[in-house]
Amino acid sequence: MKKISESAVRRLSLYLRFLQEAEAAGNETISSGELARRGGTTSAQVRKDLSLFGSFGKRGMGYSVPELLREIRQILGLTRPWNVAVIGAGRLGSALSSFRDFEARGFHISAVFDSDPAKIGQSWGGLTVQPDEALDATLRERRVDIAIVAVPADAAQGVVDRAVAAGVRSLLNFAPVRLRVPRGVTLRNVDVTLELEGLSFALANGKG
Amino acid sequence: MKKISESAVRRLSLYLRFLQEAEAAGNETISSGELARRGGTTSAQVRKDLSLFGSFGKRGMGYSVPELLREIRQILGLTRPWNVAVIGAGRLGSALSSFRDFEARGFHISAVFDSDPAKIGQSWGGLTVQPDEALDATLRERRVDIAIVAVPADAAQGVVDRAVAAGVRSLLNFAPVRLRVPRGVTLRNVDVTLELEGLSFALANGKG
DNA sequence: GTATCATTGTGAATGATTTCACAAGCGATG
DNA sequence: CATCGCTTGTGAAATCATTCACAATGATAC
Repeated sequence: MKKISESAVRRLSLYLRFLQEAEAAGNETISSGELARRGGTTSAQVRKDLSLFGSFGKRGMGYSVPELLREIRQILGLTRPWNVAVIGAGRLGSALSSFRDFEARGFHISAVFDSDPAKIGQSWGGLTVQPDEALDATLRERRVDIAIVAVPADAAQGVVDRAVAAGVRSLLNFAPVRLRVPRGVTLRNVDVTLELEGLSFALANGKG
Repeated sequence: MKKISESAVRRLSLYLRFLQEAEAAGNETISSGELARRGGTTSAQVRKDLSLFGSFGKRGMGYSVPELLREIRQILGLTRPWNVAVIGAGRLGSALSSFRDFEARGFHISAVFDSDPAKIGQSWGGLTVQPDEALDATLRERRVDIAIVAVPADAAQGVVDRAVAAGVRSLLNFAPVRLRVPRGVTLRNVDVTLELEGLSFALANGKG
């Protein structure tokens, strides 16, 4: 299969959201133009993105909402739930653990960890904060697919190494550091400082 | 001036971080190769990025750490502090408001808002949660440059419109919706669900 | 059943970004 | 002061992503 760019995957994820909205609104079909309008892109872009995976539309009619929903869920691997662990139960970790939305989208939070004795044993909506020492065994036992890293920057590489050793192949890092992962492991970063600096650049350069 | 791509700005922000590390380690100079190694890119990329703004290096020697720090801070508009408001004092908003790191990087949090009467008046590290009704006046009075949107998806467009009307020209949105802003206003999105779906895609397609 | 309209799917063209490759510059060495 | 080793800055080339443009096709109207 062709190489799929990260931005194309991001857009598919957006289209999925628009399709869910269209479904909720009771629409039977949707055109590439409408998806483009909502996503701030062009209809040609939408069609190219979808054509990377197949021909899902009907000429003259657009795309069947339920059918395209099914296809995109399939493409994105959202046909089954994934097990997610949150590592770090500080304010950010706690905020992420309590997002009810993740569950609805197929990301099941199956464990939360922290190294602070004061936090261990606390229970948040059915989840008990586990000690750092339980990390390796629990990640394995619960077959955690995705680890969310919400620990301080200087602890991040350590927990990532342990998570990878415990079989985790996808990580979402919130610590403001560049982490190293071996080939075969996917790492994405959410770096709020970086985003703020991007906004600063725009402000300082009158870009808009 | 040439058009600067968003990815180039992201990388500059990263280089800034590496330079701060190098400074803390007492290094006088740093080469494009070293910056590239830390950033997971190539030395040519680093030099191209910097060359968009000038010639800061010495051939044979690399870049002076303090000088390049100064230049990049200048480019990114980090020579003066920006006023930031956090809109939404739920778990995420509270986590963001309490990040001590922002202050150190020149992003001064000057106000926090919420519409929940139970939260209004609560004080977090010197900041008092203000009612929704105070939003417009306070954003203006405190000359807020950047608004961080941490409200539920269905409230997001509303607060964005009000913030823009109150003179805010840069926004960082955490709500999982596509927001509209007028020309001249910069919007960046942090969408955790989108990132998780990207990881799901990688897992499902064995991309690693 | 033919004409009409809307919309897809996709090669070709364009535009943007990254990588290559190398001349030129700087400091250190003898 | 000539040479050497290292590293920058930058056109040219290569790669990657987006947009254009249009033939092909399904639905609908008459």
